[in-house]
Amino acid sequence: METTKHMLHVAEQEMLARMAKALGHPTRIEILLFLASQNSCFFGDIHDELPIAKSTVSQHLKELKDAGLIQGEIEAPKVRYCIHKENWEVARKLFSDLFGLLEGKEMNC
Amino acid sequence: METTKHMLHVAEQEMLARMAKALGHPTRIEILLFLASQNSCFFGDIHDELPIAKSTVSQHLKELKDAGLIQGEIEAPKVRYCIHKENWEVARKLFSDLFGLLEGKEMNC
DNA sequence: ATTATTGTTCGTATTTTTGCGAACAATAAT
DNA sequence: ATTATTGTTCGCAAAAATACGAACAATAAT
Repeated sequence: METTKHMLHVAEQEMLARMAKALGHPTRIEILLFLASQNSCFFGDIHDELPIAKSTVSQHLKELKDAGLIQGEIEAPKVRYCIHKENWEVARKLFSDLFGLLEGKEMNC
Repeated sequence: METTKHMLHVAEQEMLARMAKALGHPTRIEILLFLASQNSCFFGDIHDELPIAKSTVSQHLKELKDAGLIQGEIEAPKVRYCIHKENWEVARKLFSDLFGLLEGKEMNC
């Protein structure tokens, strides 16, 4: 029996959907791009970049954190956020696997 | 001036968010994986794979189509769906660029 | 012409998401 | 002790997403 290269299991499919969902908002994409460009930064820095209420920023950060894409640590009285490097790699692989599925395939439409 | 490798413009950020949002549901991930494994198939085949009402399947397909990830053509009285290869490559690149942002970067947290 | 097959669209209900300001909590500074 | 700074959480409202069955449209088959 020949195993396929990708074979996304159900748990992986769900994590993929979970992460994709977190990425599915322009503001959150913007936050991630900003974090990636900064390595790390405080909540206030992120808030300053965005034209929305701080409570809303906090919510978006919470979603990204719950999806595992970022992490935040208290550095009182501030909070330092940054991309969660390990999970970032996990995400990278999941999306790479997904979009690699058509690698060298013939589509008849 | 040195341009960065990635530099996701606003329009690209929005497309990325749009596509990610479409990917952000387990059922739609399942549909895409199925389509990728089949090259193409009819609506009924997709519906048979899923434990949900056909109207719901139709909705999910519409979202994937609106996001540009799949295409559907009438082959009366059936409808043949398949992954939209060009846009699939676009998506592949967008996600690859996003997750490649940390390439060789030092994170201080 | 009727009937069967195949999907989409409509109407509706429920849940989730998004966004805001106010209130709150925790620490730092005075 | 008070006050200032920094973010989170709460409560609410509006919008969007999810899901279903019924009704519909379009073609195929009889």
